[in-house]
Amino acid sequence: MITYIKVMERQNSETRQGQIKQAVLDIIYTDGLKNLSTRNLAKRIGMSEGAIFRHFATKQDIILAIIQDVQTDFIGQLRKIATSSLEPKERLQKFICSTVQYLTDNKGITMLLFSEASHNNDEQLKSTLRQIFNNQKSLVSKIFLDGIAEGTWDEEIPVENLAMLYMGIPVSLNIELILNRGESQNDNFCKKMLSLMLKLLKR
Amino acid sequence: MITYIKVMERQNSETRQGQIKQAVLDIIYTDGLKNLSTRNLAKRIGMSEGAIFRHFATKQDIILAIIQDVQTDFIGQLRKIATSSLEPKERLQKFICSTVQYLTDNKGITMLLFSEASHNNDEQLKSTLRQIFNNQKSLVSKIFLDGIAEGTWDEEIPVENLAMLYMGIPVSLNIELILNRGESQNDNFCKKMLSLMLKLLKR
DNA sequence: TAACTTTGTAAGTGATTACTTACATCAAGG
DNA sequence: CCTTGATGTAAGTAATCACTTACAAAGTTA
Repeated sequence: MITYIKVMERQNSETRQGQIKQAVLDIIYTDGLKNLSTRNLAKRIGMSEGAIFRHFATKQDIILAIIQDVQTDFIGQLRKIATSSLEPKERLQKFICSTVQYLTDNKGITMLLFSEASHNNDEQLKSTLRQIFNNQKSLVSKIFLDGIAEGTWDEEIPVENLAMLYMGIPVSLNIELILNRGESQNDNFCKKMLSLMLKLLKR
Repeated sequence: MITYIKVMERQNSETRQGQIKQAVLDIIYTDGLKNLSTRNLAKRIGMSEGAIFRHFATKQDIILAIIQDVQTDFIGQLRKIATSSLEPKERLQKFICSTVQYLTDNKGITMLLFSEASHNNDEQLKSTLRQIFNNQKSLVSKIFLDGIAEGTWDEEIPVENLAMLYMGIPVSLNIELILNRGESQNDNFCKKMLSLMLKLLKR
């Protein structure tokens, strides 16, 4: 009988970086941020602690890389929706629903974002977080303004305030997800929020 | 010439507990959660690290005591407003404005709440956080329902969803406060949010 | 005043942290 | 085949963590 012993195979740095980032999110969601140590990280991937530092200079750099991924992937996706040629109402629906989808799919990320915001005084990190927050706000504002310019929505509505209120949707969804371990929230959630938004926008 | 050397005077445990809790919030706001160590805590108060453990069994117990203060003080205040005999519209205004006030006055607390929620798997802590969140939701729902029963507000509005949307207000205010170091937000903020809420509630 | 409890300190404790070092092994190119 | 650079490991490192211990001194009560 031949026994194959699985040994850690060599991978290029890009692949490893992806694995490490994914493991960070997994740990945060399953065990909480407190258990996000480089030791646990290495154990989760099945490599040595030293290997991690081959692919990232510091632990903080891993966090930064993840947050920059959010900036490109998530915000990029929202930008596409907001600047598409669809009707404003349809854009708004896609915008809200894909936000809700992203946040429920990537529960670890959102905990990471808000916790890092309060933990760190790292300015680079804070400024990226500010960008993510403000980009969402200005993209949703663009949709509101397009609908108002078109004449379908109320031009009296204070867009800035509405965008602020909108931002509460993803954020409080997060809180619920954290506190209720993701059990709540069916896929109707975004449609419910959409209908409230539409009532606010009605002339 | 006589020189008086100021030495740490003995205080009763209750006084010290108050000082310790206040110092925790100060540290969180000025230096971030990362620097909330028992060493820094002792230094900030001007006592020894050992003395802290005379008044609280563990560091976690300090956090718990603070969160329980929020439950009694903040939620207690909101409960008084929600169950008062004022008009629903007036209650809603007081409710939103005193929430905004509390959160801006106690910036350290809110960072603590949300960070602990994602950090810890401590069930006692999580359950208290859930209570704080759900109490706010059900108290604001009560105001909505009273206004609907009275006939002033739209009975078609889905109260549960509206309460969820409402919860976004304090939560996203927090994010702004964290990211912008409390520079934004004048005292009109709650009135702006109130007027959006009122449009949603209009028949 | 004597006995006892409470509040304080200084100097530890072992555990854990992010990160480093010395060295092995693998893949690729000349 | 041999060199070279990238990727891996085991076993460290000093620093920091929450918390303890042994003891002193102050306050209280008898």
